Amino acid sequence: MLDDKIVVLKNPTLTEAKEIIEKALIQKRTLIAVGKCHVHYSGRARSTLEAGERLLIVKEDGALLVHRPVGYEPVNWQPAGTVFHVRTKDNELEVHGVRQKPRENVQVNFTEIYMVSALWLSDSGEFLLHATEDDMHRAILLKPDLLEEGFRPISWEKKVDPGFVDIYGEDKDGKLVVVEVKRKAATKEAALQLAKYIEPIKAKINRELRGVLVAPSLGKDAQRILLTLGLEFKKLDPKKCAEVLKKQKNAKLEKFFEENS
Amino acid sequence: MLDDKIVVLKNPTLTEAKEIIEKALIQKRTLIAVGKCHVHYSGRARSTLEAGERLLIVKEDGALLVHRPVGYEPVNWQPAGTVFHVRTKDNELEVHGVRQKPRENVQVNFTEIYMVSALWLSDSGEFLLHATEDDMHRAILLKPDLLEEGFRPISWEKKVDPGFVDIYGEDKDGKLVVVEVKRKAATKEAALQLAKYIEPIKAKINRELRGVLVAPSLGKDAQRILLTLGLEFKKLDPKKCAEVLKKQKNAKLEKFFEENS
DNA sequence: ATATGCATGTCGCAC
DNA sequence: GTGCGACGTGCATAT
Repeated sequence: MLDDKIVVLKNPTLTEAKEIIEKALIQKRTLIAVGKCHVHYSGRARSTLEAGERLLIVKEDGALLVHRPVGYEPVNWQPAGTVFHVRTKDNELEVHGVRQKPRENVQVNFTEIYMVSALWLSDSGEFLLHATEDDMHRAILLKPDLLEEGFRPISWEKKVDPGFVDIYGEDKDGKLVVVEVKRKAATKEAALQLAKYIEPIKAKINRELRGVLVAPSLGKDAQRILLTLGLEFKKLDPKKCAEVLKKQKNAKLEKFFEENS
Repeated sequence: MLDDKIVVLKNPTLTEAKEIIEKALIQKRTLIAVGKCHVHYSGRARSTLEAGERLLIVKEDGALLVHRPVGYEPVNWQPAGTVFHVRTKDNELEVHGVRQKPRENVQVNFTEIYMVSALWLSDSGEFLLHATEDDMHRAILLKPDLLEEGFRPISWEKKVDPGFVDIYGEDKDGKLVVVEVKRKAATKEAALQLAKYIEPIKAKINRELRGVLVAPSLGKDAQRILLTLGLEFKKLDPKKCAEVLKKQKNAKLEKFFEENS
C-alpha cells in the first residue's frame, strides 16, 4: 500500500506518519502533510513560528514549503536540494531539512498530523510565459515602428560603461537613440538607469543622442527626471508586444505553409 | 462527512471532486487537489502550462497556488482575494480564479483527480523573523559602538532630498555621519545609494561629512566606488545584531524583574 | 564562484 | 490609491 502511486492517510498516529514521510523522502516522492506544528529556521536569518495548523510540502527535488492557511507566500521554506532527516522526539515528529551553501536549516515539529500523503507525480508539460520585458525587446527589434516611425535598431543588450543598454539604434534623422524598456510603470529608478547609460556615451561620442524610456506608463517622479534630463517617454504595453510577436510567428507559419505547399 | 474538519478523497470522480471543491471554496476552507491538469493565466502577463500532474492549493483567503513536482516556486498562482468558479466542461473540471485590480485570471483544468482534500485549519501562532535590516538598524541605535567607538545616533529613517537615510549621527570628533545599512553583501547599488544621499547634504551644510556603508561584506565594485567617493565601509553581521537585540531584551527583562521584585 | 537585472515578483509602510 | 524599498527574495545569465 505504501508503494501505491497515491498514498493518503487521514488522522495517522505520529508513528504511522513517520513511516510514510520517511519513505516518501527516501523515494523522492512529493509529500504533503497537514497538522499542528511549530517551526524554526536558521540560516541567512532566523525565525520562529509558534504552534498552529499548517500545510507542509516536500517536493521530489527537496524543495520544502510550509504554508499557513492564508497568504500567497510560504511562511517557511527551503529551496530544492535540501536534505532531510525525520525523527520522533518528545511526542513530536520532526522533519529537519538542511541546505548547504548557504548553510540553512528548517525544523518542522508536528504534535498532531491530520493528513499525510505521498505522491508519485509525472509532469513534463511545457510552460510558456508571454508579455515579459524580453518579449518587448524582441517586438521592438522585429517591428521598430512600435517605438517610432523610422527607427532602425543597431544592437541590443549592448555593453556600455555602467552596464547593458536594452536597445540602441538610429532614428529617421540619423540621431542615435538609446532605449530602456520596462514591462510595468516606469519608476524613477528606471529613468535614472537610462540617464546613467546615456551620460558616458554622450561623453564618448560627438553626436546627438536621444534617450527613450519605453513602458506601459510613467511614474510622476520618473516623469520629472525625464523632463529635467531631456529624455523621452514612449508608451508601450507588454501585451501588445506579445501580440505582435504572436502575429509575427503566425506570419512565419503562413510563410512556411506557402513555401511548402 | 463533507463537514468534517478534514475531508480527504482518493481517486474521486470529477463529479465527486467538484462537489468537495465547490463546498470548500464556498466555506472558505483550505483546499488541496492533486491531479492531471493544464493551466492558463492571463493578466499582467500571459502563460500556458501543458498537461501534467500537479498540486493545486486554494487557501481560506482566496490565495491560489499551482505547484509542479519540483521547484520552490509555484508555476501559476493568484494572490489572496481571488474569487473562484468551478465547472465541469468537456470531461474536464475547471477551477477558475479571478482577481480584480489588476484584472487577472487563472484557469486550472483537471482531466483527472488523484486526491482532493478540504481542511479547516486554525493558525494564530506568532511568526518572528530576526537578523533583518531593521534589526541591524535597531542594534546600532541601541549599541552605537557596533558602528564605531564614540558614535552617537541623532536620527534614523530621516528624510533627505532623494529619499531616506538609514541612520544619521555624529562621531567622537563631532563629524556628521550618514550610515547606510545592508543585511547582505553590499553591491555597487548600495554604494551609489549612499553617495546619492551624501551629496545633497554636503551641498546644503557647511560641515565635514562621513558616509559609512554597513554590511556583512563588500562587493568589489562597491569597494571601488567607496574608494573613489571617499566613503567608508564597516563590516557588521545581521546575526550579531540579532544577538545584541536579544541580549538587550534579556537585559530589559532582568530590569523588569528587579523593579518588580 | 560572483555580479547583474528581471519577476504575473509579494509585502508592508508612509504619504 | 501610489510610491518606495526590503526580502531568508528566487532565478537565469554572463563573466
